[in-house]
Amino acid sequence: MKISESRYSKCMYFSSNALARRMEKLANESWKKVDLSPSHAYLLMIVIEDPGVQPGVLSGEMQLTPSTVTRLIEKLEEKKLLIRTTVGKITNVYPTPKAKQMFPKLKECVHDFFNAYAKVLGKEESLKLLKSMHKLADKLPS
Amino acid sequence: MKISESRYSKCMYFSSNALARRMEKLANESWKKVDLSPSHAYLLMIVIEDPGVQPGVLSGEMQLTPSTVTRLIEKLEEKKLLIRTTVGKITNVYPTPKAKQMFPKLKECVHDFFNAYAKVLGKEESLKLLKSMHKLADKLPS
DNA sequence: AAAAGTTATTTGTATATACAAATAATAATA
DNA sequence: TATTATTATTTGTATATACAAATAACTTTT
Repeated sequence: MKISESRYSKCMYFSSNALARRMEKLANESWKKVDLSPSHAYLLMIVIEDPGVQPGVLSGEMQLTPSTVTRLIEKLEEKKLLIRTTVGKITNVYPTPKAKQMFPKLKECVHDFFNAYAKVLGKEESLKLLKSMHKLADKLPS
Repeated sequence: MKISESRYSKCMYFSSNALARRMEKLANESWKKVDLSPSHAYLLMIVIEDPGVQPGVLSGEMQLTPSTVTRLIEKLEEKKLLIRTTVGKITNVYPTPKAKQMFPKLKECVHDFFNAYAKVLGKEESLKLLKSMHKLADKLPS
């Protein structure tokens, strides 16, 4: 069934969640290559680009709560893709060599994913949609 | 931090999920009155409007998997808001009197929520956004 | 310098959701 | 009619996420 045909299509809660779920699914496909969920992959990329970044910063950048970030980090640590060092109340997160090696592949996934949805909606239209989503989201309490 | 300022704001996965989470939070507020999550409330409203509706239909209408629908129904059954009858492989879901009584309140919540985000974005703009979200989502595999 | 407040992070627990497999019933085919 | 395929639903398990409380460290005020 099409989302636009559901009786709740006019509800922003319903539509934004349905869209997000479909996007997530598409993204999962694109990131299968590296055996990571999109969230894990994004966090990892930030850490590779900004070695030593703190969980709090990751939380802001990824728009996820601190506790969720901790959980993501834990999993990536298990996979030997990053490490944490803690001094006082400050934690710094660093990529392992294994993670750094993965970087090109990670970027490939970003690209694959972008192509996947640009093919469906077109670049122009995609950007316009992104813009209006931000316009709304930025006004909502986080 | 604003979503539009995150380094991944140009990613549709990231932005649609971030928007959905904020919307969900706003919606949770609006549905607190009836002590239900938006999904539970929507499912309940469909059942009140279409007594006897089958889980499979609910699944299509709500864009959720059958298993998720089963879980939502279970919870609403616990709350004595609906009941299931099963004949053969067909299950029918019916509202209890308690649920029917709640209907006006449920609709109030829908209204509250609509106002909450229309106030932020404006009616016109909201509808436009909804339309483009559907345009994209309807083209994605469900 | 002690007390009170603030900040950064983690932990315990709960949620909504999905996937894959299991069940069971019905329909189609040989 | 017996077998096979399809359909509807549930169950077991796993996921990403959040909230609230706990820790622990640092900062400000008194």
